[in-house]
Amino acid sequence: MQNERADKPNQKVKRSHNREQPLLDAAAKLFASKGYKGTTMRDIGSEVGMLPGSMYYHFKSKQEILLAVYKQAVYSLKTRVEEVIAEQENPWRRLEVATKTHLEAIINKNDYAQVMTEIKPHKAPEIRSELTAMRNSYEGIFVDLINELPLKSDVNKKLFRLMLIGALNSVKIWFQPTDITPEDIASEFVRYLRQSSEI
Amino acid sequence: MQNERADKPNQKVKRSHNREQPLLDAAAKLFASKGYKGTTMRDIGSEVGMLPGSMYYHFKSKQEILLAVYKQAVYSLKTRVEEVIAEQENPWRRLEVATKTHLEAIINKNDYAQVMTEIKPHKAPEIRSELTAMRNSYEGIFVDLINELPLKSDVNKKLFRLMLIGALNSVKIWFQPTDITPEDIASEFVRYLRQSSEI
DNA sequence: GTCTATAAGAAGATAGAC
DNA sequence: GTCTATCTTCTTATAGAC
Repeated sequence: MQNERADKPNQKVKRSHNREQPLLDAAAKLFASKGYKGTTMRDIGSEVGMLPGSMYYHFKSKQEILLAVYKQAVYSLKTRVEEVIAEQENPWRRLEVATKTHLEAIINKNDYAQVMTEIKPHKAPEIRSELTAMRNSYEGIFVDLINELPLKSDVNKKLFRLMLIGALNSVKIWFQPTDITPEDIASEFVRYLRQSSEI
Repeated sequence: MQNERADKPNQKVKRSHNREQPLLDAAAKLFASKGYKGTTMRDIGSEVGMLPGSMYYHFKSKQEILLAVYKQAVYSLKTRVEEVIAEQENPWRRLEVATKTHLEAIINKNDYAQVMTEIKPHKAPEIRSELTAMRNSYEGIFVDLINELPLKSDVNKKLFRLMLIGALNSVKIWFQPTDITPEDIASEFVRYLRQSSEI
């Protein structure tokens, strides 16, 4: 597997292929663990063996990298959640699997999901509104799922959603894999909400 | 009000009094709004009209400032919450007023409370364990409050507490004063938990 | 596409005058 | 206690060779 194409023996493997994806992966990893401000362009470059100057061929600024990471995070998590809810009919079950999938993403090594949930838009003021719009586009899934539920008429749906999402996004702070599974947490959280709000 | 003491007319007002408290207030304000890494020593100094070099007379490093802010945040919020729960007998009511007080702190201009809930210990690795210990000391109040509750035997108390605190600390992200009051939010959150877990 | 080299500025922190 | 001046290091970003 030294060469992908025998007719170009002297060319490096993976020559002009996307170096952008590895860069974004490295950025996502570092943003997730050290924060946006706490990560330098040098950090990102050295993760993929590239010098700082070279990265500016691919992205014109650090903010643009964050934007690209966010975009990918929203796209892939949204897609994944939509897949799992499509397999369910019962509205409470749909909310539960969406919750479980969201939790799995932020708990299991999914750096992109962590960036989306942990790095708040105001950390990069110049692109703040774009980041916020992307977040809202993801949270829209939960708005829809909650609208489907058979709820008592006095339930405040917005508060319901924000309590759930707030609780979810704080899970990574304390989660220990030996304690409990994402599935257990999802079913408990949804049960709490269900038993006090279902018709 | 130009001089506090007429016998020392040439001395500046507020001469050698504590400049530390104004410095901490400025730091709390900036840490709360721009984050720890996003705030510079120069930012803090200029808030109180002091040049960067001068601050090192009062605090030997930026980390020490964060530590002092955290310490004051924990002390004052803990004291305040303990006061309000002491006035209540009913365990659910005690949890509710603690929740309300916590919410008021993070919503209403209390920069210290925001620093404690928003700046995660790992942002300052060298003092991480001290910050974590302080947080835990505060959250201990909620551990106790939840232990007092008459709960069904199958309720996971840790999950109960973390769901509540996670939801609380995320409130400041979306809260709009016209929507709803901290008191309303507290009573709703506690009601959700109560109706599905009370004996 | 990646390198070298470097600009241009900002950061935390210190030394010593006042 | 605060200022001036400065050290040292690190930052994002650019220019141009290869």
